[in-house]
Amino acid sequence: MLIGELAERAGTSTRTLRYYEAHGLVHPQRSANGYRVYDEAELRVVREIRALLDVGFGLDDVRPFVACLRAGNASGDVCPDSVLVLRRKLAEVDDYLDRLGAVRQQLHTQLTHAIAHREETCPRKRASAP
Amino acid sequence: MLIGELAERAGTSTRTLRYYEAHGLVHPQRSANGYRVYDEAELRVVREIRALLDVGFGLDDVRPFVACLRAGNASGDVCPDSVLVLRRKLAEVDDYLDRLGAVRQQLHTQLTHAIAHREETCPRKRASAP
DNA sequence: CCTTGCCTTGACGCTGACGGCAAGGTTTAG
DNA sequence: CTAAACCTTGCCGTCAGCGTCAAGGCAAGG
Repeated sequence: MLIGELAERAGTSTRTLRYYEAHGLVHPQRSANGYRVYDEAELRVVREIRALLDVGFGLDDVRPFVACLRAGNASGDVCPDSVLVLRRKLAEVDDYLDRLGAVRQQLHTQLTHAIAHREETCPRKRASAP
Repeated sequence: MLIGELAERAGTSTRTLRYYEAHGLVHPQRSANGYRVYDEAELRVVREIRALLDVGFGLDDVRPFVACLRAGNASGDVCPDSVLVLRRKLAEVDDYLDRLGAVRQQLHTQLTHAIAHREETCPRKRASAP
């Protein structure tokens, strides 16, 4: 399988695949003419990468998962390093959820205040409806 | 008040203030020697900007708030345009909260699965504790 | 032979909110 | 006289994950 086919089957671009390779995440063979040649295992690797990136992981975060897959495991998350990353990410997400909730609360309060204040300074608005 | 003093009082850097000016958010006077001169009103403007950026707004998002303050209002969120932005941002945050919650759920599921799978493939671990 | 359609490497662009440095002017204090 | 401590403009660097050319090699069909 050449890079174009892999890109299509993985739902990504050739540029992206070369980028992953440049960052040590995929290691294709090379044919006589220098073309990258991928096997089915690499397809699974790329799909794992994509899935994790979609969830908000960085390239460094997915490395353990790729290594885990490449070590022969059925899924990339069963290795200790992967579990560590999962735990860390879960903690990060929880933290972010907290902060985002606080932000939401503040926005809601501010919006309520702004509307109330508008009623206060522009009472004419109450009669301007068609 | 010169740029250094404003930066300190606003809890930011001179670089940042020049950046805001370059993007049309603050309009300082100029003294005879070319130095930027700010008044108290600009301090309030800068603080408004900082507060909104901290909450996750972009520079374009804060423009209506700055204009609102400059129009003489006591707070920057009472003008229609500001309210629109607040509504939009609140919707964005809600949306993001939803997706982040889904991600959290997925991470949790994946983590649980990974740990269960480890128990399955590495039963020796149960006896390896000191 | 020419075109089409793959593939290669290399290198710059993009987004956003600045940081940091260069090279210089101004003012004050010693 | 000089150093210190301000200020000015201008321009490149940062982070991440690619997109987008540019310039060219290789393979197959008509």
